[in-house]
Amino acid sequence: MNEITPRLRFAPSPTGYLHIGGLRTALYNYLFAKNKNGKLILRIEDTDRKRFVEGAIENLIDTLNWAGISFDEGPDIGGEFSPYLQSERLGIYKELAQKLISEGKAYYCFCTPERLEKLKEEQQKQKLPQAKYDKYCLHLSKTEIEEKLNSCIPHVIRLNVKPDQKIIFDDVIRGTVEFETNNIDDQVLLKSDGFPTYHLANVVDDHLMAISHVIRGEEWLSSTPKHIILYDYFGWEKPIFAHLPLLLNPDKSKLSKRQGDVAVEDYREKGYLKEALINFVALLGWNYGDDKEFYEIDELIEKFSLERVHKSGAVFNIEKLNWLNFEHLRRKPDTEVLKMLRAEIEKSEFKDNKYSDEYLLKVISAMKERVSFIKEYLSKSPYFFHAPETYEEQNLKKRWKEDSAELLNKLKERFELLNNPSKEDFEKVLDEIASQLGISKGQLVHPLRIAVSGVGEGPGVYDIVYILGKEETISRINVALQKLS
RNA sequence: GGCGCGUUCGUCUAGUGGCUUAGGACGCCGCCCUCUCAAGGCGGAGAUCGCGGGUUCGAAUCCCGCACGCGCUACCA
Repeated sequence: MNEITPRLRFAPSPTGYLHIGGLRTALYNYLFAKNKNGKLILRIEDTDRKRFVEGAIENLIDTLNWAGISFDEGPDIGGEFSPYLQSERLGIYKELAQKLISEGKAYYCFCTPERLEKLKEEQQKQKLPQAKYDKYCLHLSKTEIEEKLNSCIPHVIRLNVKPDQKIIFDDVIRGTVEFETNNIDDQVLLKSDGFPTYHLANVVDDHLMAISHVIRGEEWLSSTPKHIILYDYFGWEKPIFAHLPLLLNPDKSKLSKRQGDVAVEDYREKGYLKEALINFVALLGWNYGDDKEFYEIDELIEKFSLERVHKSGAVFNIEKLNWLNFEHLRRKPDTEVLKMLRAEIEKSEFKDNKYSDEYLLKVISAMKERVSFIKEYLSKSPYFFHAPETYEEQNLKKRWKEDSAELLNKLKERFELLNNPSKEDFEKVLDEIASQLGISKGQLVHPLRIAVSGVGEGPGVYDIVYILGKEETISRINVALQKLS
């Protein structure tokens, strides 16, 4: 059918935020579509009015945009198969459900929730292998149905599943999967509020929107036979199915809230790069077959294939994500890091301070290999943004000796003679003093580091001092001398 | 309970009958580099490939059974 241009879709329901598992599903659809020169459609499955969340759709689209997953059709961009909001397609579902009824492939059901509840209880008590609707309303007479319909008794439309048949279908990832219709319930297709259930709406829209490949989470595998039945009842060609392995919590259950962050926006807020998140999530369930782990989106598109998607679930391991964030961040050009750093400063206590681009660029080159997140420029090297107010206790104990103040004072005096010093100039001065006094460089370096940064770790001291500049360095030494003598 | 899917180092994974003393990565540990911390280099610990049977000269790789895990079992998606 659509072998020339595959049509893919990502069809989330607007429950408030984009789940990290949803991001991966969207990504795989995107990668597949791009790889095959196909189209990607965004469809919103807002058929559950009870779960409707204000602003969820906007949020979903915003997050997808942030992640760089772009669509060819969707509620915000329109397209040939509009509308892309299921809540705006109610008439279509109703009409098709009625068509099924007229052909005996579906039927009205007037059973109350109470009767359904009771039925379930009884079936459980009898230890029946599976709890299913008993098709009670299938056997209502025409006049009974008319009567109930006319007196506006709440009703649903159910799928009429024929017993004793086998439903067999191929899944790109799992191979041939087989179900027996005896294990399939007469699923509700149209709810009493006139909204369709997922099963009806999904099948109808996938067909009407000419979707060629359905790539979705494994949680849908069990209900795929219902969808197959629907395709067959309608006489429609079936799409190709691919059920993705689940993303798991550390305890191997389906990735969920409670056990950590599952919303993409949480990671975004924490400062994760979209490149890192995409890279990470792509590798959770897919691998090209080699040892490569660092990917940019273009290469992912080029190499992705469904055939190499795994069958088993993958635990979401934050350590590796952090590493990938570091790897992606360090590869960014300094000018881009500068922009991000400026944005971070704006949000921080240093927002009123003025730093030149030249200065910040020096900070970036000094700290680049030491930070995994932009905000760490501020948290790991605050001394580049303001003078230290306190000095790390532990470090002081270890590195601040009896003679430190005196040595530091000597160093300061020599620094004062310097004119527009380079990093090497600072180093030379320190070298000279050390050899003149016959002491190790460490005896000067460590106190200097403490005085100037307040902490015991960071870039080379000469780098710090050079970046800070002569005036600031001397002023910090003075303060330290005062406080520590 | 029923049905379905899955099972290689802690985690992500390579592996599709011999090239495997099961490879890589993250994390962990050690050494080197070094003014510190990183980065980098080198090395280490870590998987009897869920278990038990087969098939085969030979199995992580093929077949069967079992166990365990997960998913589904809603007028939720």
